[in-house]
Amino acid sequence: MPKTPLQLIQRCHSTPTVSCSQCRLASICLPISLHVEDVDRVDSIIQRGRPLQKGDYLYHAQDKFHAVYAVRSGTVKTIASTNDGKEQVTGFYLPGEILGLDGVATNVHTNSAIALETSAVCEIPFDKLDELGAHIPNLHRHMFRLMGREIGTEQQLITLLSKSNADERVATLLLSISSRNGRRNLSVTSFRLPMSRADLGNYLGLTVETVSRTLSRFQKQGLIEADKKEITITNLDALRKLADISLFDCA
Amino acid sequence: MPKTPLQLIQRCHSTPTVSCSQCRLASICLPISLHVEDVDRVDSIIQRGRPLQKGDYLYHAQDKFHAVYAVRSGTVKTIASTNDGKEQVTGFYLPGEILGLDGVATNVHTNSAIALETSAVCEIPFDKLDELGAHIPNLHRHMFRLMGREIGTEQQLITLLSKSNADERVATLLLSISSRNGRRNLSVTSFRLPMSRADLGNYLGLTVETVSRTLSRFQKQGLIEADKKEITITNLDALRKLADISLFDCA
DNA sequence: CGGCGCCTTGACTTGCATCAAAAGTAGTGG
DNA sequence: CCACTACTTTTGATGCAAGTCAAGGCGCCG
Repeated sequence: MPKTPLQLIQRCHSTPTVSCSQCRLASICLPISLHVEDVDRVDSIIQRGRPLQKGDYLYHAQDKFHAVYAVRSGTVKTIASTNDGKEQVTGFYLPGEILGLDGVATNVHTNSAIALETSAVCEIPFDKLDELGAHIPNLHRHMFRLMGREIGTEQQLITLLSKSNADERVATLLLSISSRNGRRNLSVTSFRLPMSRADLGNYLGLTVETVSRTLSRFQKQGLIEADKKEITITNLDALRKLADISLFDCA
Repeated sequence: MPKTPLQLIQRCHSTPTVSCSQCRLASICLPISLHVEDVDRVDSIIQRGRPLQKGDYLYHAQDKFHAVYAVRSGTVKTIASTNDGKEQVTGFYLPGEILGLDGVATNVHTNSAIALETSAVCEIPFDKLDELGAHIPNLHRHMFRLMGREIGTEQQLITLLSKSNADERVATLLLSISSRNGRRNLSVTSFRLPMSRADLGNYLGLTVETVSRTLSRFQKQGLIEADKKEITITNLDALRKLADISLFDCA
């Protein structure tokens, strides 16, 4: 069976030996403003572990915080548990994106991170990153920006949860995945949703049934084609009109 | 008419001349880990403006980001506007708390900040704070922690909006205000809600009517006494049981 | 082939929104 | 000081979007 371009790319990113300077995702994950030699210095502190299998934990809530993680391939979700046993999916992280910034405040992770499929991540020890910041002027700036982006993304989710109906929520999430694929030069109209309907609903504050119904309706209305997790957006403009865009554009 | 202790404290904090090392709120707003001389250096870059009147904007969305702000007295809310005209209240900031960290990511504020009552703030220029960080080892750490705390608070709000009913939301907010008052050594059982029912509902993803009804019911159930904005919690344990605590404890 | 997850679809219920109106409160100016 | 307006809060009546409960289908894997 021949490999699709997507699979080739993913295999490429999973290769544990590729350095930051050679990584196709560096423009997303690393600051553009770093000099070549600085990239190499960052590179030198990064640990590249073996891939995570679906369902594997990258870290658990209550674990001591010592590193942030860049997704190299696959997808990772983060979840927060309330003390009455409910779980909230707090984010989905695609290749090139950074997770683990919860925990900066208290030095303990408040979320757990779980691979949604076979995934590879780069581990970036936070204290070493901090030290390195003393010698690379833009690095602290970049880290602030990363955290700021997380804050912005979360505020958009808050607005979505607080003010939008099911249609707007689902449409917004589809467009978010779409545009984040675009940043990695993948198709914005045709992609695979890496998460289950249950995770999707959990993230969006909806039940599985509502997510399913909404997607079915979108399909009937000719906005998308959905075959299990494979999504094709057939009417991008209409979907954009449904979602309150401006949300998640740069997530 | 004699001044209540609360009024005296607030007057004290509004005094534009009080330095960080003399400020009662320093333990909340500044890192405990800073040395005395470092506090003075931070103090030297802080601008103290004249008080904001109710309704005054501290900054507008789209304003260039150049500073963060510490609330000295009063209360400030932040709001994000969606491009279809809706507004989302993204946070309430009480004395000692820091706002304005949106904007770090893009150097442009994404929220607007508005005084809910007569308020005084300290303006802390961000680039100077960043520079100072090169000489004060713990300062960057502290800034990371501040942003991390913001991320944590937002995740708790996300969980609240996504998983809780009206009772839990309102109860949680009351407890949040209560415990934040406690940090300032004010009463945890008796306080004034600085925001309108509309702002409260907006923040919690509820309508004004629902907030009002919920508070009325809490009162009938003997959980609180509510006289306009003056709230007295008469059954703290029951309220805690209603809310899923763990949320907002350290907000 | 059977069991187990995940997804979809239908029927019914419900918590909160919406609509409406009145009462309370604050602000303003004569 | 009161009259006037404008806003905020409360309370009631009604409707609806999404949740709940239930059943069946599909793909996957041992």
